[in-house]
Amino acid sequence: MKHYSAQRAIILDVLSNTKVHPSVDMLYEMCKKQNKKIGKATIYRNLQELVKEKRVAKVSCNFKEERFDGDNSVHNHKVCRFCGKIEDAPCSSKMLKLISEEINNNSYESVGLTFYKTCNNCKAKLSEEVVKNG
Amino acid sequence: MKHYSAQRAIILDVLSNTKVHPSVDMLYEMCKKQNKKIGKATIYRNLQELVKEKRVAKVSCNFKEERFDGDNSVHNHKVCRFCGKIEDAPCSSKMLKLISEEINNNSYESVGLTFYKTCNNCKAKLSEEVVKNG
DNA sequence: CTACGTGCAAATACTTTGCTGGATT
DNA sequence: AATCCAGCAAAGTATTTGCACGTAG
Repeated sequence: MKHYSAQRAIILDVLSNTKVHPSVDMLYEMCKKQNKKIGKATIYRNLQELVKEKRVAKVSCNFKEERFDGDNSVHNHKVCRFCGKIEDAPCSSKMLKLISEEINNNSYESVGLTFYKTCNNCKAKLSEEVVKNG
Repeated sequence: MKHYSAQRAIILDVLSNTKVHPSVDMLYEMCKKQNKKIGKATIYRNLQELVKEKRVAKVSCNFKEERFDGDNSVHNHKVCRFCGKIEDAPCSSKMLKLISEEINNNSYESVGLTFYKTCNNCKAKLSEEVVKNG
């Protein structure tokens, strides 16, 4: 049984092979680099579907553009407030258990636990600016 | 000592007296209802400042518009994926403790724990639609 | 031949910015 | 008089939608 259109398969493939939690634009560029031509509208439309069928997760990141994750299992993220770099954050089994309990007890549909920080790159940049601008 | 401009004070006041975690538009309407005239750009600009000084928190909600919370203490939210209704979610002290530990151990700057669901209103509407459209 | 899904471009939605003028000190 | 901040409108960015075409079944 064939589920996915060619374009949707490309998107899924790119998403499965990256850890950067890309935005639509990032996905667009990543596809281009692989010589897979695809329009942005297509990416938008397919992501909507993929999120609906829980094959892909939106990352709760409070960033200007939406960010997506090919891994829709329960796990945490850390997000740089400045550049938007997103990484998975380790999660103790205790915490996972508590979260799962919450989900089950309240029939929540999904969860996002996100830690916000300033990544090292941005920290360096910010202190440079202080030096320059006083 | 007077910290806040008149407009900023209005925004803070409205935010402190609501539980709806309003968007900029909602704030705009709420101010109007109180006969406090204020431009949207002003709301945007002041909220930026208030978030920077951690007097107000952005809610991690994956919703189209940003949503704001006058309470910036660590607590959870539940968000309806359809209408965007946001409420505080109860949080066990165990969970709070684990989250605080994470924050301290990794010097995170803030945290958002959000549960996504379909609120009862939207559930009702959605099943009506199924009846109508088959 | 039909149905579906793509890609472009236009439209919409959300947010930021430039500028002028009024208020505050 | 100088500074700060508000409000409007214009610009900018992100996302959605309409439509015509191509392709797969």
